[in-house]
Amino acid sequence: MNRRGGAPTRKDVAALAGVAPSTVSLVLNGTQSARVAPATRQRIFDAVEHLGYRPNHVARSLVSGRTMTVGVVMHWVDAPFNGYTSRLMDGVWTRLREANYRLLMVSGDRSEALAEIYRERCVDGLLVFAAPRQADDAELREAVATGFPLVFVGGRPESAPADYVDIDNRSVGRAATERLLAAGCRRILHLTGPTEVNSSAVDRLAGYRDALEAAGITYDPALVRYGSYSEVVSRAAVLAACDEGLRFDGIFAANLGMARGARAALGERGIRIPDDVAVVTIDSAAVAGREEEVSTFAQPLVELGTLAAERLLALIADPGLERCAHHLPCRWIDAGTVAPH
Amino acid sequence: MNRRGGAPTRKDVAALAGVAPSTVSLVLNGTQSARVAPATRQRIFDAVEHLGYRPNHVARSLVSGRTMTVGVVMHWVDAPFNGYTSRLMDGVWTRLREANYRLLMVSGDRSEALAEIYRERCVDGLLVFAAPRQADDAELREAVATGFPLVFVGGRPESAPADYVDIDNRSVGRAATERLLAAGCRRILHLTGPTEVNSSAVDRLAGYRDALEAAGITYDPALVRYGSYSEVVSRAAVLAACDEGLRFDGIFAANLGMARGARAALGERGIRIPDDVAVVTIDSAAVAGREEEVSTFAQPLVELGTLAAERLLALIADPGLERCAHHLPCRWIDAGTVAPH
DNA sequence: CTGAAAGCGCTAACAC
DNA sequence: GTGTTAGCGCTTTCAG
Repeated sequence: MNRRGGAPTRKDVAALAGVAPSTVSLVLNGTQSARVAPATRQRIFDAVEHLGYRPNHVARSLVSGRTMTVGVVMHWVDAPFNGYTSRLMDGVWTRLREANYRLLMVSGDRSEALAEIYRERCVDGLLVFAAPRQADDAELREAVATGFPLVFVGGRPESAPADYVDIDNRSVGRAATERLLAAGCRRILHLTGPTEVNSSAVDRLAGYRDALEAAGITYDPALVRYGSYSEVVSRAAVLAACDEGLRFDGIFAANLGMARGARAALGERGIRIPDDVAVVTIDSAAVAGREEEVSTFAQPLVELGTLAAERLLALIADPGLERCAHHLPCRWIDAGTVAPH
Repeated sequence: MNRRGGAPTRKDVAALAGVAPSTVSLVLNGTQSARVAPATRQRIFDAVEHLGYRPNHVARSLVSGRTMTVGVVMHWVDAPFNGYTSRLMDGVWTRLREANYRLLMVSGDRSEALAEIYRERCVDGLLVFAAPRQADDAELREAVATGFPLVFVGGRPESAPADYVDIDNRSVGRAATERLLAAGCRRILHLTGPTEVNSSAVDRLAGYRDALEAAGITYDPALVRYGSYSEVVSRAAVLAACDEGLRFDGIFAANLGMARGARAALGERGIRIPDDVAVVTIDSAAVAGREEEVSTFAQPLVELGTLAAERLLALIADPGLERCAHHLPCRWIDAGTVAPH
C-alpha cells in the first residue's frame, strides 16, 4: 500500500512483479501484451490480483482524452425522476452498461450544471431529456455547433440540428385522433400539453389538425384546451368546457395525466365514457403489467432510451456522423374508452 | 483554440491574458488570488470569459485526488429506476447539487460495476441503495473496512459496520401491526417481503412479532406468508390462505404492491375491506398528491435520500466520523382500510 | 506580485 | 522483450 487512500498504483504492481511500471501498462492494455514473456505477464497478473489493482480511471481519462462517461441532462426542476424519465433511464442504462460506459446525472435547469460537465470535459457525450423548445444555453448551442456528441430525447429545442430520438408525435397525434374519428366522433376536444414549452405538445396538436383535415372536418379552436400535461389543469379545463355548454363527443388528451383529469371532470358532470364521450391519450409512462386506464398509444420508453444511448455511442465513436431524427412507433392499447358510437 | 476538441486550456487563457499559466490557476482558485495585481486578474477573467474556459475536471481530479463525484449503487437488475429508487434519488440529487457534487450511476448487480468505480477511484464516496442482506462483494467489504465514505440506504448487508439511513423497519412494522390490533384484529396475516434478501423484510416481520407479543397474542407461523414484495406473489398467497380456510381478520402487507395483491385476492373471494378484513401496509412509493389506496405508513423517501447524501458528504469531509444508523419516521395515512371492528 | 518546476497516475512512442 | 521518457492539464510549493 502507499499514500492516497491505500489504492495501489501501477508502480506497486511493478514493484511486486519485479518489472518496470510501463510493462504493467503494456500487459494490462492488451494490444502489445503478446510481446511480453509469458512468465512476466503471469507475475504481473498475479500482482494485480493480489493487490486488487485497477488503473486509476481519472489518470487514464486524462491521457486518453476519453472519460468513458455519458452525461444525462434532465430538464425538470421539480421532479427529475418521474415515470417518464425513469423508464428512459432504464433503457439508456442498459445500453451504456453493455458498452462499458458510465452515466453521470445532470440537472438541466441551470445552465451552470451543463457548463460544468460539458466545458469541464468530464463526459464524452450528452443525452438531453425533454429539452424545452426554447432551450438555448450557450453550452447547448456550442456543443451542437462544435459537433460534440449529443442526442436529444423526447423533445428538442427549436432549430438545433442535432440528433433526436422520440416517438413521432405528429403521426401519433394524428393516429390518436383518427381512432376517435373512426369511432364516429365528430367534435373532438383536444387537451394539449404545454405548447409553449414542449415540441411534443405542438406536434401532437398538429397531428390532431392533420387528422381533422384529412377527415374533412373544420378545425374549431374552441375545441382545443390547454392542459399543460397536468391532471389538475386538465380537469379544470374539461369542467370549464362542460360548464360553457361546449359540445363534444370525444377527447384526445395529450398525455395520461390529462386523460385522468378529463375522466374525473366527466365523472363529476355525469358524462359517461365511452357512451357519451370517447377518450384516447398518449401514455408517457405505460408500465408493463399495469392495466391501462384509458385507451392509449403507449410510448416505447425503454426502447427510446436504448436507442438514444445507442446513437450517442455511435456519435462518440464517429462524431462526423450526419445528424438526424429517429422515431420509434407507439403501441395501441385498447382499454375500452373509445367504442364505436 | 488548440488540439483536443477545441477546448481551451489554462495555457490559452494565459497566452491571451499575457501571463504565466500558473498565474491563471492562482487567480481562478481563489485563495491566493488577492496577491495578483487587480489589472492582471481582470485580464485573466476577461480571457476566461472570452474563451469560455473552465478547468478540465479530469486533470483537476487527478492532482487533487478528489473527483467531486458520488456513486449511487443500485441493486436491482430488472428495474433500477422504480418508484422507490426514483424518489430516493430525488432527495439525493437535491443535496448533492447544493454541495456541487456530481452523481454517477452504478448498477450493483455485478460486483464488476462496483469494482470499476470504487477501485478505479472515480468517486469520492458511495451511496448504496437497498443492498441485499448477503451482499459481500469484495469491493464492498474492502470499502467498508478501509473507511471509504459509504452510506447504505434502505437496506444493508448483515454485519457491515457502515453508515445506514432508513426508516426504522422494526418499529414501523410493530406500529402497523398495532393499528390492526387497535382496530380489534386478533388473527393478523402478515405478508412478508423477501426475508432471505432484504433486511427490511426481516425487520418488519420482527416488528409484527413484537406487536403480537406486547398484546399477549401467540405468534402463529401459519399467519405469516411469503409475499416477496410482489403484487403477484402476494395475491397468490392470500388466495391460497383463503382456500386453505385460514381464518384472519387483518392483513399487514409489508409493502404497497403486496397490499394491492391482497386486495385483489380478497375481492376475488368476496371478502370486504375493512368490514371483514382490515388492511395496512408500509408504502414504499407514496407520492404527494396521489390518494392512498391502503392505509399506510408512508416512508419519507425524498428525505431519506437527502439525509443519506448529507451524511455521505460529512463522511467525505471527515472519513473518521463514527459509523452509525440514522432513522427517519414514517407518516401514518388513513385510507379507510382499517376501521374498528 | 509573478513565473518556474515538480508531480498526480497513466499511456504510448521510443530506446536499449 | 523490457525499461525510459515525454506528456495529458492541472495545483501547488518555491524561487525570483
